[in-house]
Amino acid sequence: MQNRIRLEDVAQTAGVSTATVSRALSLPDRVRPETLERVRRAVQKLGYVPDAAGRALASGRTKTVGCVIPTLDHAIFASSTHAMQTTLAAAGFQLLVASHEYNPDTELDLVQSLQQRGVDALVLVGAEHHKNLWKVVQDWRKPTLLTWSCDARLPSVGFDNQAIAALGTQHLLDLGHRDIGIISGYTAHNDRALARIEGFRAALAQAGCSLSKDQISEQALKLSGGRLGLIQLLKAKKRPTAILCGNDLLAAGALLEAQRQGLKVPDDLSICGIDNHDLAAEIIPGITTISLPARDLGQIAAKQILAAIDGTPIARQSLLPFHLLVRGTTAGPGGSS
Amino acid sequence: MQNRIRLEDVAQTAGVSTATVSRALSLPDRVRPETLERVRRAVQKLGYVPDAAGRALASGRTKTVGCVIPTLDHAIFASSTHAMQTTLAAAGFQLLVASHEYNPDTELDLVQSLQQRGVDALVLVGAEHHKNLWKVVQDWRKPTLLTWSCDARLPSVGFDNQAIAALGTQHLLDLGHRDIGIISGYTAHNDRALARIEGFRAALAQAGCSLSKDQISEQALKLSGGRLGLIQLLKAKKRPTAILCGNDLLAAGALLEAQRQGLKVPDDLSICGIDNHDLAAEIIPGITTISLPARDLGQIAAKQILAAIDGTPIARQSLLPFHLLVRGTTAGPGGSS
DNA sequence: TGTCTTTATGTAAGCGCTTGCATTAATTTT
DNA sequence: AAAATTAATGCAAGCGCTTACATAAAGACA
Repeated sequence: MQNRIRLEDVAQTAGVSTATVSRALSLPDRVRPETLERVRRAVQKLGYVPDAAGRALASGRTKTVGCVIPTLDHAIFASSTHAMQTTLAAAGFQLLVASHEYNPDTELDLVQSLQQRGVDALVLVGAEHHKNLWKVVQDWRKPTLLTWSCDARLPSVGFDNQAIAALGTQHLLDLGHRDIGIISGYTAHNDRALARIEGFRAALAQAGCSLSKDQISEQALKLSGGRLGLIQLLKAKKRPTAILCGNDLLAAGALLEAQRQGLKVPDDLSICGIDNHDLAAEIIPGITTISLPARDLGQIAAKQILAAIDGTPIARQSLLPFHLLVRGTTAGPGGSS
Repeated sequence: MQNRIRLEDVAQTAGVSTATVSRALSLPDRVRPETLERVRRAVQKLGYVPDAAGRALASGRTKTVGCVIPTLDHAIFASSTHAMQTTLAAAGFQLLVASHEYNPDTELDLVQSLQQRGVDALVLVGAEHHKNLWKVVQDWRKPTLLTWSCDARLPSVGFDNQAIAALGTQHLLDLGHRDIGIISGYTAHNDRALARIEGFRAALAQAGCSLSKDQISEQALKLSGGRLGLIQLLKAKKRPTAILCGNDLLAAGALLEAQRQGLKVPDDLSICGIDNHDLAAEIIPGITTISLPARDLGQIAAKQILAAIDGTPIARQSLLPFHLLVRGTTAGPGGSS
């Protein structure tokens, strides 16, 4: 029932000063091997575990990175976040994850809370945030990294979301489709979704296609969203022959709904997703999609953050590559090639 | 470029002592309303943000709960974790999430790292852990809660995983199946998976059915695992007419593979999942599954943890209810019933 | 009106650790 | 062998906050 073991206890047992123990623990080369060994033994014997609060207070560093994501519930964030965690852990840093479910107020709270907590750096998702967030992040003079989107206001590692959507759209256009709809995630507080719609719009415009309101459906980013989106789009005056979806979950939902309605995919309707989610590969037919290297993104973000913490200057903007993955849900209108 | 604003700066601006500011912030009722207002204004004016390290060091509390989960990548953990986060946030606590990808060593590291970090309580998943973990948790004299499984060694809130599997198995037995296979997650370091196999085995035994090795397939908990599992099970000497799956992702994967092979589900093969994942409801046909209230679990766990932090004694074991959700993937063998 | 409570605030001692500087020991140089 | 370096350690001052305890102000009571 003894009290917590402190650095001082270790120092006493080892017969050295607390300064030496501290150094033995964090700068082993600044300590004579023999002393080091004595300290090691004392630590072992007492089962000493350093107190992060004390350390943080004294040193001003926490070996901790905060990560604020929209939701834990999307595989794509899960995999990039996990890659980040792994990479950071290898460097002795811990990742603190928090999600805000697309609520900018909550996001701001989380950011401040992590800042209070003394994280050494912060990773955010996307470029759309509470208007106060930018200042809060600016005033805090530690590294902050944007991911998934890029924005000139902060170092970012992400994708050109417009280009992603344009690539998918172009694929559909190339197949001969002219009546194309899009099922997007809600654009409120989600710049990725917005940019993708923009890319879609731009690609259509370039091909000389008009775009009316009823070709766009905003839905929750889940299977049922895809289902509802398709139902809505099929009501359009000019019924679409192809659909671009904001992610693969939407695409899968749309695909299932099409099947439910007896539409043949891709003959009666082409569907293109984004993300290359597991499901896109497994469902029948396989969903044509834009593959995004989420894992790489996490890893690169982690490396950038570590560099930034280290004081190394980092690239302001890194855009990651992506590519089209043609599977079974896209073909020409009427089933032609 | 000024230095960080400290409590003392606020005290000065407000013309009171640091003690008063501290109280104004954490025990507002112990301060005269007028003073409170002065402090509030000073905080506002200076943009003061308390430093968690200092606070933690002085008070010994961090208003923080650590949560160590196997993976961020399963919707079911995502939703329970998010429910926890929300509930804790409402009480002013922050949740720190870390995942170990089913590696017990990593898990132990994370636990210790969170303990060092001074979390006020810890939430773990499952009952199978590194052998040292139990002692580490015991020696730390703060609340620790087990979730998803129950174990006598620690307070737990979870499910009777054996009973869950037994319920699914019984459903298949009741439909008349006698040759039933199971596709399970890997049982190494996963007591939930193990318990579910056990429940499956027990239900079969009670019905007088034998169980041989080739009726069990352990797979990664994802769609492709379900696919591979089905392929494997179909090679069994006695080809199964029904399959129980460790979760809905496995079930969906198995369903897709069955369709790929031209098997009619449920006529040629019944499939029952566990979790009631989104996909189970949306895929065609809908997957019969055991619905688990993951969200409730998160919320209840959070409440228990808060109570425990508060010093309120809490139930050692809370088992949550679950129920069978019959959809389109189960029927009698040969399509009867 | 003077004494006894109660309430609001201030004083100051840490919480456990790191780190600049001072000191001493070991090593090299001349 | 003495002086000049360099390496290893100790000393002690905080880091920013909370919280007994002491004190002062206000209210209650007789």
